[in-house]
Amino acid sequence: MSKKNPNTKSLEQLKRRYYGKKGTAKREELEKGYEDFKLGYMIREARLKSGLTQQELADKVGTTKSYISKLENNIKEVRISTLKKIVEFGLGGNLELRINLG
Amino acid sequence: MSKKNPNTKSLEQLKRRYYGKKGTAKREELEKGYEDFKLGYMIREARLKSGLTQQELADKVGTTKSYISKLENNIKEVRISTLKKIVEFGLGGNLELRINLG
DNA sequence: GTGCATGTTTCACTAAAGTGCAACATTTTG
DNA sequence: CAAAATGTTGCACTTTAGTGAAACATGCAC
Repeated sequence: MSKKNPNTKSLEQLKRRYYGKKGTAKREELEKGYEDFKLGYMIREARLKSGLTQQELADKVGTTKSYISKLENNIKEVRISTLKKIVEFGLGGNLELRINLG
Repeated sequence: MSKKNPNTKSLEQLKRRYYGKKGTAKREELEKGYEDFKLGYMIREARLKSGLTQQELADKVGTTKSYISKLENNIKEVRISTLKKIVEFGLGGNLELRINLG
């Protein structure tokens, strides 16, 4: 039986795997709320919460796991239309975008 | 004396100039809240609220008025980092971005 | 250990954002 | 009206997101 259900792992487990356990620099950077929003972390977290693998997400959006990996690791910038596509088609969510003026 | 202060015009005046008066299709599209967020409109509105010309905004961000114009008229897509740069450096505001999962 | 699923990295390619400038149109001001 | 400011459009060019596939690394299950 192929491991189809990543939800058998808790989100906490997965986060530890990607970012280390609580207290480490990388993990703190994740938790503090993405002020300078590292978009890659946001995408990865949203994907993990949805219980999808990079491959599954890629399929839904019509791209490849290699591309998703690059986004999550902040190797490539993402266009807004692409991010919207990923969030809506891939994760069934929606993207909120607001310009706050000082 | 060069016309340095576009704030002598009300936002309402400027919106009418760009989008027509209330009731027209284009203006309604603007007002209804950008559900499918036409980013160009958002950028233009933010710029107008800040009382900047395309030239002034371009200078602050380090680009050209021609580029700003293309963005506002949805001729070019924007990369998120670029939008952030425009909002923060150009308009002194901040960009809010959230992924809402279903 | 082996095998499988998942994720990362590299390579090459192509589509489009981003840049710069110039010409033109429009609006505003005198 | 003319002149200046503002905004639009077109062109050529550089950079990079986006695409595709393959090789490699890592983690997990047996």
